[in-house]
Parts: sequence; structure tokens; C-alpha cells
Amino acid sequence: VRSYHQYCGLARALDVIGDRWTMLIVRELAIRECRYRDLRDGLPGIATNLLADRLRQLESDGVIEREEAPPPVGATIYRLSPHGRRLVPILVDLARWGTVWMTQGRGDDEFRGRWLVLAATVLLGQALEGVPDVRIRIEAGDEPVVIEIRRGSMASRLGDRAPVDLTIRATPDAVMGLLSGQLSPRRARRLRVAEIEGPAWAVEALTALGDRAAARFIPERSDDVDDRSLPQSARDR
Amino acid sequence: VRSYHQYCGLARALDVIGDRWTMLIVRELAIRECRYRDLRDGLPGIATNLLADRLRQLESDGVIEREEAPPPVGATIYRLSPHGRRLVPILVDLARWGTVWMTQGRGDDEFRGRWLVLAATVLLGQALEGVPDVRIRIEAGDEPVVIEIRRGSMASRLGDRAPVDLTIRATPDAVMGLLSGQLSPRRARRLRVAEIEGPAWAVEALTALGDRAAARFIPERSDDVDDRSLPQSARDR
DNA sequence: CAGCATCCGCTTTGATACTG
DNA sequence: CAGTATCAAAGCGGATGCTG
Repeated sequence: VRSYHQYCGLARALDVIGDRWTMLIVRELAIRECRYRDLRDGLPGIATNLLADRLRQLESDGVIEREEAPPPVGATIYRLSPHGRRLVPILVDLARWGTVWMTQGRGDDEFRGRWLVLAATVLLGQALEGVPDVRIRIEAGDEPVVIEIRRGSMASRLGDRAPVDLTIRATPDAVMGLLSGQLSPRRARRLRVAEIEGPAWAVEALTALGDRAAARFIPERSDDVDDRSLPQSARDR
Repeated sequence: VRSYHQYCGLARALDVIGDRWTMLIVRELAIRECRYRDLRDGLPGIATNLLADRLRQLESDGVIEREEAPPPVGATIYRLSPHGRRLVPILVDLARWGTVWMTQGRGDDEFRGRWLVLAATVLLGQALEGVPDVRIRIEAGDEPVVIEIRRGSMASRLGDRAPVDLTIRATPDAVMGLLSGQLSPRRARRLRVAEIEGPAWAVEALTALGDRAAARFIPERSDDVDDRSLPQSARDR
């Protein structure tokens, strides 16, 4: 809530979304629109007054919008504004940057199934040419998530009842291993950290997905060129 | 310093760089490597113990590296690690997102000339085909900055003595106006918020730069398609 | 209940003084 | 110069209370 008082775009952005919990609120609303209690559930540990404060602040900054449903339902729905949606790809990139710290496993960290919608975007967000069309349901944690590959492009969403080709029931870190290519379906089955149900071709598609993700994650380019200046660093995405 | 304890890439990233001041420290080191005093100067208002804490934390997380120069010089140099450099394009995107809040002008916010290195990357980071090669020195605030256009690609750096085609001496918000295309050189001169010295072709190049930036900033795409799902949002960069 | 607001103990931050 | 030490103020987390 305290401004940096700097004439700098980054500082101004952080004045808006730099406070504790604020970006995670945006994450929740990036995954789906939420009622107050959905937000509370997706942000374990947040104080209720803080959540209310942050929502007010985000609304007044035009990042989120609030819709009051009429009395019979009586629910307040929060969702990202158009401007807030422009933030989503940045949060995905940040999440990708932070994923290196997820390899140590889950520990006793909180987990929600819906976060896999974000994780799938992080790991499978691009470069899937050649992977056959496939639909995968992932059941880890509270909510199932569906990943759909269609003509080389991936979409992930909260699970619905639509039929899928493959169903994965696994621990959160096993799911991360599978999607990031660090853990093969065969090995996951052998270690009994995942139940994978579906035809062989779909299991192969899952393997292919993991391989693509691994190819993007492992080979941290050798930075032997001098790219200490800003524009060059900014270019090498 | 307090972890969110969530098994989520974004939360893990914020555990590392989500604390107050931390991203701005990364910003300073993205612009150039720094000694302690450079960081203090670039982060007006930071408490010295906080800066020391953050630097320790960033080093232990592998985001920055510290080099101790031998006694005669006796300076400690901080710079981004390879992993820290992967964060820079994300900070640039965040700064771009936050730039909409810079249009209200500078107010009594702090300003450092070197921040224009970041601002130039934000505004002119791409799509400059057709702009003639030109070198521009900007003098606003304490340190001059040089922008160089070369074959459709922009590089910005702290000012050196290399000759330039155009020199701009202006207030910080006038510089932002010029680079973002909201303020034409002609109008800036008329309002006496900028001195622009150089040949007519270079002034036209500056105008062209502003036009490119404006073309990317103004036309906030009409979001009439339903892109509330995560992957679609993530795609529309 | 959902959606906050209030209170309280604790932690983090900001400002300043101090040290090798 | 490059930090460390100290302390008041602000922010946060947790519990609880209020209101439609």
C-alpha cells in the first residue's frame, strides 16, 4: 500500500501489484472468476481483512472488476478487467521463472488442483507441433484439471465432465514431474506415484509432452556472449 | 522473507523476489552492475539494513553474484547471475504494464536518468523496422543515457562520450512523452519542456520512434472475444 | 452463510545512529 | 564506504464479531 514514489514503470507496476498476496489474487482470477470464498480457499493463510483491502485496491486501480449478483443468489463475483488480463502472460512468465524452485518437491506446501491450470501453461505453453491431439484429465488435490492439445496448441482449464483420452491420478509433484518431462509415465507407474489410465497412444502423447517441456527447461543456454546490457538481456527470451 | 508455502511456480518466484524493494534491486542490476552505494542511490528511501538483507537473500537464492575487489580498490561489485538475467525480460514486461500509470506525470516522484535505459527498452523494445539508424543522447536527471537504433533494433545504455546524432535535454516526463509518441518534438520545443539539438533527419527519426511506440501502446485491442481462460490470455501477447 | 470490519500480538519496514 | 545496530511505526496474521 506504500508507494515507492519513483518515476519508473516497474515501480509504478509494483505500487499496484507489489504488495504481499496481490499477485496471487490475480493468479486466482486468471485461473477462473471467483467469489470471495473461492479466493480465500485459493490463498491459504491470507487474513480476511487483507483480502478485502487488496480487492478494493485492485478494483480502484482497474485491475479487477466486481459484479454483484442480484439477491436470490447474492454472490459477489470478482474477475480480471481487460487491463488485468494483460498481466496474465507476465505472471505465467514469472511462474516459469519460479518453477526451477519446484523441483525440490512439495514438502508441506499447500496445493490446489486448479494451480495446475497455471503450471500446464507454464510447461506446455508453446512449441507442441507434432504432438497428437489428446485430452488429459489430471486429478491431484481437490479439483480435476483438463489439458487439451489440439493442433499443436495447448489449453488447460478446470475439469469438466467432457470425456478424455487419458486420466492421471497422482501426487502434485508426480504431476509436475510428468508434465515437465522429469518423470516418465513408465517410471511414475513403477514408483506407484501415479495411476495413468488410457490407451497406449495417449500415454505416448503424454511422454511427448514431457519431452517438449524438458527440452525447453533443461538446456539453460550457455551465456558466453556478453549480454549484461539491458536490451540484449531483454531480447534473449 | 516470509514464504507463501504454496506448491506453485508463481508463489515460489514471489518467495524469492516478492518482498518489498527486491525487484527494484534487480532492476538496478539489470541496468548496470553496482556497488553498494550505487544501489542506495538508485533506491531512494530504502533502509540500509534492508538493502543488505535483500542482497544476502538474492545471493543465497542465486539471483545475484557478489565480487569482492582486492583491497586497494576494496569495492564489492554486485551483478545479476545468469539465472537473475532470465528475470530481466519479465521485469521489462512488468514495467511496460506499469507504464500506463506514468502518464499522469512525474509529480514529486524520485527520478534517476538511468531508469530511462529501462523505459527505452519498454517503449522501443521491438518493431522498429524502417526507422533509420540513429544515436540519441538523453539528458534528464543525473545521468545521460544513449539510445542507439541500428538496423531496426534498439539498444539503450548509460551515456558515454561517443558522438550522437541528436541530444535531448528535457524533463523526465517530457522524455517519456517523446519516446512514447504522446509528445511530438515540435510541440515539446514549443512548450519549452525539451531542448532538442541535431539535424532535421534525426529529429524525424525521433518522431518515427515515438510513432512506433504509440502504435503499440494506444490501440488496446478490443477484447470482444472471450479470452477469460488462461491459455488464451497467455497467448495474446 | 458470504462478505467484510475490528481488535490484538507479532513481524517487517523505515529512519537514524554507529562501526571497522 | 559498506555495511550493522537500534527502535518506533507500519503492515501482517489470526481470531473474532458484525450485518445483510
